[in-house]
Amino acid sequence: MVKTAFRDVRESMRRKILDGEWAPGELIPNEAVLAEHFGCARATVNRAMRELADEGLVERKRKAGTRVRQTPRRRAQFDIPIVRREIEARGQRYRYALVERAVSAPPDWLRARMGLGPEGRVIHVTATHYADGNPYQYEDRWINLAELPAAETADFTASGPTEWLIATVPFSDAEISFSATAADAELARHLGCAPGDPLFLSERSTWWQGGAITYVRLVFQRGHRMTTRY
Amino acid sequence: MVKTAFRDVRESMRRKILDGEWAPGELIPNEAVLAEHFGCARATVNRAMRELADEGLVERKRKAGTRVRQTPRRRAQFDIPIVRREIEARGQRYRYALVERAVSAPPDWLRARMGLGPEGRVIHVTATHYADGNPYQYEDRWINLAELPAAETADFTASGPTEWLIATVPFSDAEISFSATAADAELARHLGCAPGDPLFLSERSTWWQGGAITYVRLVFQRGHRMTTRY
DNA sequence: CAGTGGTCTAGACCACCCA
DNA sequence: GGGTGGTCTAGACCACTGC
Repeated sequence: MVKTAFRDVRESMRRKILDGEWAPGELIPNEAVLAEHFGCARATVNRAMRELADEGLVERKRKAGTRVRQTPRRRAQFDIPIVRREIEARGQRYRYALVERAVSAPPDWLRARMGLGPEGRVIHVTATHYADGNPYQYEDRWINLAELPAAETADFTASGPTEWLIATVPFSDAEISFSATAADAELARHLGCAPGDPLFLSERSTWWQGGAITYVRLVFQRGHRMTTRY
Repeated sequence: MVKTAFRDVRESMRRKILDGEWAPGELIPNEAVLAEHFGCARATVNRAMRELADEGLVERKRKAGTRVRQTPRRRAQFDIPIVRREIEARGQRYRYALVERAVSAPPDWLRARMGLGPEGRVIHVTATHYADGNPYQYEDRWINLAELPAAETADFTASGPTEWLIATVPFSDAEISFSATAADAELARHLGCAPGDPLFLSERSTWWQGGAITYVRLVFQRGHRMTTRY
């Protein structure tokens, strides 16, 4: 086993908080005192406490000391899956089908969204992702050719733009949002649902080294749920 | 300024990865070498590297060393807001209105969802949250009276069950999920939208010390978006 | 001003796990 | 078996900030 002193200390402190021994708002003994209490070095207490602070359970300030948060911060964390892996991880067969691909000038709403200038061209790719033969997700993607000229010659017939981007752009910042929309005629056709059906969707804008790379709208089959624990 | 050696080292390493100097899949020099390279202690490199690993940018294994991830793990993190604060943070006026409150035996679907036995009672509270006078969120909450008998005498007329729970239960584990649904007649009435409108919703089940505490369904006004960066 | 947390160091031990 | 990361320690310096 790896040494676990800091975990033990952390969990021990967590218990004191959860059990109310250290009440919300209360000042916790300082690191030196705790180190002696737990029979370890101050650095060990520091690491344990830092993790509790990262979690949002306590709040630390120099001189003022460490306090139990009145309201523990609540955060949820999601893994953003690649649709192929998401489907295959559930033991289903993945299939990809390109719907359309076109190069054009960016529409106004996209220029606003990605912060593009009036010049420039984008490639627009739409595709459907299937799980066991059933439509699972409809992808509507725009790629900024000014930043990624190679996208113009990329082949999106066999695999999707997501996988091409992942292989091409090593890493990126992104803004992601989730919402609900009603299926229009086109979505209904591609997803095999009824027009008007409520659909869960995810939108993502991605930047790399300050430049806008891509915007994608992923609409899921009706009934889709995104779940996590925290 | 606080000392920033580990941050400098971390960002320096991040750049090497983002710029491709350390390519995906590639083995990174070991900690001892890096410590010498950066002119710092190995512990400093270790902390920097550990944070990159937490981020999902690199993968570490004893003996095998540290590698740049082929596909950086993509994670999104959301703060789960308390609706009152969410609204007030946007400078809008918050108003709460209790719709109904009733004590009963748990319906079957709830028993399944929360893992409740056939015995026991639950309190069911529905309420609407308003921003600047407009319906913002409809809350449909169930609280397990076996775990939280005090809920039966709690007053939910002035403020919502969420705030009562936060003040009562110090901390908890939760499972949260997001999806889309169509407004039924009741939702349409409470949210002031049309029946059939696509609505974004969040569901959360909460446990405390192994016991199921509460299940809540929060349905947002149409057009709602949940956004984050990563 | 002085107490507290934030950080760094040099050294050490060892669990893990690939070769 | 041996190299690598994981962790701990004891000590140190200091930025920050409440008093």
